[in-house]
Amino acid sequence: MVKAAGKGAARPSVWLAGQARGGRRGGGQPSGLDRKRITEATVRLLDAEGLAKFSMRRLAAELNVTAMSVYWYVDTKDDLLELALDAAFGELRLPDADGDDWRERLRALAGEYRSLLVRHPWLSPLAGRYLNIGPHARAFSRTVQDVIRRAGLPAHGVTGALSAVFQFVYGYGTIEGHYLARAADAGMTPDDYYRHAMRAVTEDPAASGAVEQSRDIMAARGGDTVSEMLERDFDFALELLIAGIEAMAARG
Amino acid sequence: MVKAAGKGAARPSVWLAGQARGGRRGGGQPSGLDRKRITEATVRLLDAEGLAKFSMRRLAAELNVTAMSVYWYVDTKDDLLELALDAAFGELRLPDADGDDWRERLRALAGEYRSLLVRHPWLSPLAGRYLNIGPHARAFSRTVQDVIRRAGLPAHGVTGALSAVFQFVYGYGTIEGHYLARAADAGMTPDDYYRHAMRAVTEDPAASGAVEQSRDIMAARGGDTVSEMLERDFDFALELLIAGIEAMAARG
DNA sequence: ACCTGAACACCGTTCAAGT
DNA sequence: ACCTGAACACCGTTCAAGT
Repeated sequence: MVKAAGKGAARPSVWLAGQARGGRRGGGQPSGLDRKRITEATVRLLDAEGLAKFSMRRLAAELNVTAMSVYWYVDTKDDLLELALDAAFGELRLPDADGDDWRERLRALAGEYRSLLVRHPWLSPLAGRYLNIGPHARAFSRTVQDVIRRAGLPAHGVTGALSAVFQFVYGYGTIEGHYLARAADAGMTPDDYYRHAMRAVTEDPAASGAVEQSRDIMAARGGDTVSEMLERDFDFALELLIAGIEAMAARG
Repeated sequence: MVKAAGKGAARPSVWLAGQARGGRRGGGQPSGLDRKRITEATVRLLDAEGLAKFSMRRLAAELNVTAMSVYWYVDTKDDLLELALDAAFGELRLPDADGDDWRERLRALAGEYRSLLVRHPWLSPLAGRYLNIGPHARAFSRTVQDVIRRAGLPAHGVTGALSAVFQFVYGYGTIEGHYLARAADAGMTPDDYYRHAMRAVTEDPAASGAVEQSRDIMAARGGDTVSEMLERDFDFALELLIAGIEAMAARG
């Protein structure tokens, strides 16, 4: 027996499949189903209940259809999640190719990406899990590259600089979205949740060591609210990255 | 009815639980089970088969025990994964508090974290999903803070700079580990897999637009192997971040 | 104190059958 | 062409029962 990767060597992405089976009119069918409607319902459910609770059966119920109808339009759950992922990237407002200088456009792009990740906390695990080469994701990455290229970096540095900026934004948006979702789940404001978590950590003997460190952070941050801290840290880090790009461009 | 977060408002972390039930000798029991052995088997299985395939039943089989025995030592699957997460952070070799200058220690820490994420691709989703406040994770974050504090940044910039650096490393290590795992699953070298993926994207009409952009990147990167590219981009980005920290420190 | 077996309420997906 | 129902091979977890 030849050692194979699982059974059937799954196709790496929906976007590399043959012509889609779905995508017809929508209304001709008894149920009015099509890929667009299914994808929209998926995004809605993911926003409302999160990735962990999403299931094909749950989605079918939402669409007033039997569990297996969806499979006429979509091969697997993975394919459907890839479609939802790219649909979310479609929400990004991309700045014009020309106009402001690259710094201003980079701030705009980073801000858009961050707020997308916060708005859809399920997006971050999906962006990590799949290839993310749908049309909207590609438009985004093309724009990002255009912007970075204007910064005057040496050619061999462009992809590295791009990584530095957007891996940061990705990571930051991920934990921020996660944190806010947790707070909302617990029925608290972000500030109440912060105080609550701090108290839990402080009171637990196993967590000693986290305490002094957190106190320092709090002191440094002053009496800000959580969202002020999040804003300030993000802005500072982004300016740091821009300063780093400038420094590397100057080195040549 | 009061609106509650699910049923029972799940405890936010194993590390905030009361005294652990497990952790006894290990050998007194018929099966020789304890938390340590269970956690080690979990890490082994996650390395071998990935997060998606991991299950409590699969783990029990590995330990030659019935599915439910594990629940004597661990409350839920989530708790167990948190234990595995912190165990992995225990593999990090943290540099001494004093010695080299902060730049050298930052490079060492970033390199350690990156290789940890690559070695254990399951770690990245878990680090995003849980609070990650186990003893080893806390030791890591304490060390990171010590290092950043030596860079001469204004107090309000320390946490932002910390985010910039370690969100970058996290994101970079995540996609790198993911990529290498995919290649290995497909039974290819990283270079073969790269060529294969490029060909798939190039041939697919839907992917037009990704092509020219990728060609540019390739051209800029020269005839490197994938691992040379990964190395170069990581190093460039890290130097960019260090330069950015220096610039922000100079601004005061 | 520790471990088992049966059971509950779920999954994603296949397949033969309906209209 | 589109949709359904039953079935398969799984899950995490509860619970009563064993030793």
